Amino acid sequence: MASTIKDIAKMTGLGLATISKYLNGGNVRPNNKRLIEDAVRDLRFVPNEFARSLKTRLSRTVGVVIPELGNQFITSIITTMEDILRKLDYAVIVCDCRTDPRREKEAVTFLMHKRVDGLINMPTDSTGEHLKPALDAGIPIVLVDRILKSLSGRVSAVVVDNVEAAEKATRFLLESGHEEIGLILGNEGIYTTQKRREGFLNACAEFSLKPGEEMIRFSDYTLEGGYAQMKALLSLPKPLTAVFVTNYEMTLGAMIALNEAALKVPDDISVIGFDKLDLFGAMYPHLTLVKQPQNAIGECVAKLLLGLLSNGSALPLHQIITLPTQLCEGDSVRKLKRI
Amino acid sequence: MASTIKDIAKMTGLGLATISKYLNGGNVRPNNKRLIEDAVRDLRFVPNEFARSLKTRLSRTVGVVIPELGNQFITSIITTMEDILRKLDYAVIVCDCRTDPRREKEAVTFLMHKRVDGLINMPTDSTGEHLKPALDAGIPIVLVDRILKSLSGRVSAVVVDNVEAAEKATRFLLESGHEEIGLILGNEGIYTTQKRREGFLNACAEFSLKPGEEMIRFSDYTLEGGYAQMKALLSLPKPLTAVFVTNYEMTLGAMIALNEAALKVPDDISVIGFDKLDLFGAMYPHLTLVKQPQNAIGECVAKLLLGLLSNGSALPLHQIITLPTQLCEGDSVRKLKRI
DNA sequence: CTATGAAACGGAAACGTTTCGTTATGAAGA
DNA sequence: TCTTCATAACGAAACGTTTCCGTTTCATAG
Repeated sequence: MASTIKDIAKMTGLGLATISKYLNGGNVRPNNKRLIEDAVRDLRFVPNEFARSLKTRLSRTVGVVIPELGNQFITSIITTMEDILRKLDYAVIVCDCRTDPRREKEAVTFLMHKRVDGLINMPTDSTGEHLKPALDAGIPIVLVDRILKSLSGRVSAVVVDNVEAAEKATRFLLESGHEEIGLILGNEGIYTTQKRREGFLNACAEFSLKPGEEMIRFSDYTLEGGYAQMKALLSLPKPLTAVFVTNYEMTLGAMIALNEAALKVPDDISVIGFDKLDLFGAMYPHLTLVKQPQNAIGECVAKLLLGLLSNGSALPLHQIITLPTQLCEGDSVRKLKRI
Repeated sequence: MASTIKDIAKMTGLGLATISKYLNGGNVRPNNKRLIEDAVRDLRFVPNEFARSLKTRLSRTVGVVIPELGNQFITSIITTMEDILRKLDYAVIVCDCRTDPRREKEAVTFLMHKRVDGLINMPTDSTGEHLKPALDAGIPIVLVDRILKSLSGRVSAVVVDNVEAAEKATRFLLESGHEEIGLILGNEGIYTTQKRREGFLNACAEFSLKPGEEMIRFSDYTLEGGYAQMKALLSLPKPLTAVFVTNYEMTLGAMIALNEAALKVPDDISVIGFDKLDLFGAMYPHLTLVKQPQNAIGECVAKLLLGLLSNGSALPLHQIITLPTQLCEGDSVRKLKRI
């Protein structure tokens, strides 16, 4: 049977309160400090987190709800967060909701039952309904990558400047003389999808271009989706000269579709992809890419949540942090005209 | 303030024990059942897991220690496991140890402090030292993908038949007439690496071939590693006619290196890769692949652990489950001779 | 030496369950 | 109507912490 604080009390002759106090960083007389430390070592004492949580109402656990674990962007963020949180003794419970709002809601309920201290969510349900119960319960929430208008001011968030990212990429294509540009987006309702579409359209408008609806394809941020939409784009009557794909997995899928169609990049078609510079940057031809600061995002999310968790009962100061992206030039975009 | 079982007692006039019993699936009189259900609904009662855990000494939480979250094979297994476990109300705490034995040991300690009911581990430390404390504490352990000899009989495990997988792949190359075959393996000490090497050598021996040490490259199961080792193989004085790469990420890396070297598959060099049929299978040329049953592995691990968790204090019947792999033929292997 | 006050100490009451051992209930059989 | 007996209900004692708040300790000043 594991030893308890009572065993330490018995062994040292001290009171429970004193020992508890010391274990939580309080001051005790040097002599007692030594006594306690010895006893802890001899008895291999490990505090019972259950009892501690029961009293403090804190689990030192945070829940993470994501649409999909098998996604490079997401796992890289989780890895960074988990690292920071675990160092501060927070456990991370990951719930993959498979991009299904019903499952997402279930995940939030589940995590509330597990009494997580905080919640990190890359939301699937863009209404934000799923988070209401957590909000009502006063659980601090940090959104990642996507903002929910309906929760404005009540949650923190870390996103990238999607509009600007898409503008930069599209502008780069336009300035290179491309006018028939395909766009492969993620799921229609989702924040990043909308923002990236917006940026794309902004840039087009700057060049007095109004791309047809058939050039703008919604997909689902998966390899298969990118593959299918690239195929669809290739079967349009009017051939494209360029395509902009808006996440890593879809970029892979699109590249596969281009390979299958025996189209050469950039000779037959120009491509701008997304994320994972190490992979695409190494490919031949080096892809021109929009790069998101994945580590910074993870770090930011973790710090933000830790801030909310530690500020106790004070009014939570929710903030939205927008990080910049970078357009990394490769040689997958053909210059149709001198700039 | 959240309501407790006491509030329900007050509202229904029943005793604590009766309510607790009912909530845990016990029988109560139909009339009382109705009373309790009504009260639970009205008071929005949610059992306090802290108190429950304190009494039962069970957290309904399992820990998962892995070498690397950003790895397709691993995340696909975790997704499957998490799904099954969460349905049964088990939370999954994921710890990424970055293929670092020190961090791995820390992760096990951390999870023990969090008092997980069980442990799932894809071990980095091949001595198994890191799991000893958990073993001593009587925490059920299931290993994934890798077996630790030193823990034989004390833990369960789910692996694939790595020797056979490598034999099949290598034999396929040999039967196609290849004799200069490169092999790209993972980290040297690791179980799968050793087994896949063994299978490779077995097949070579069948054909009375003794590949030089320089043809067998150890790496680290990452894209960068596969890329670097493919480069190294290409710079050997004697050119290869084929290469066998033994995981997904390294296969990607190797393909990039081949692209960069402007080598055509299978004309200039034949390739057999690993995993992720959807991606490589769709690529042109379709890669010939060793496919591991990732879903089955995840399912098996979850079921095995659940079995250990539910058999209570009975002697744990540890088993090692070996699942078969499949060689999926594409057109990345050139026939140098008629079979 | 005593008075003083800050710092350390410790007893006891929570926190919200589960469970043990006992008692109450009520339907069936005598 | 009275036993009998299986079943359900119950009171109280845990589980191992933290914390409130009254008490003790002890260094320093007087």
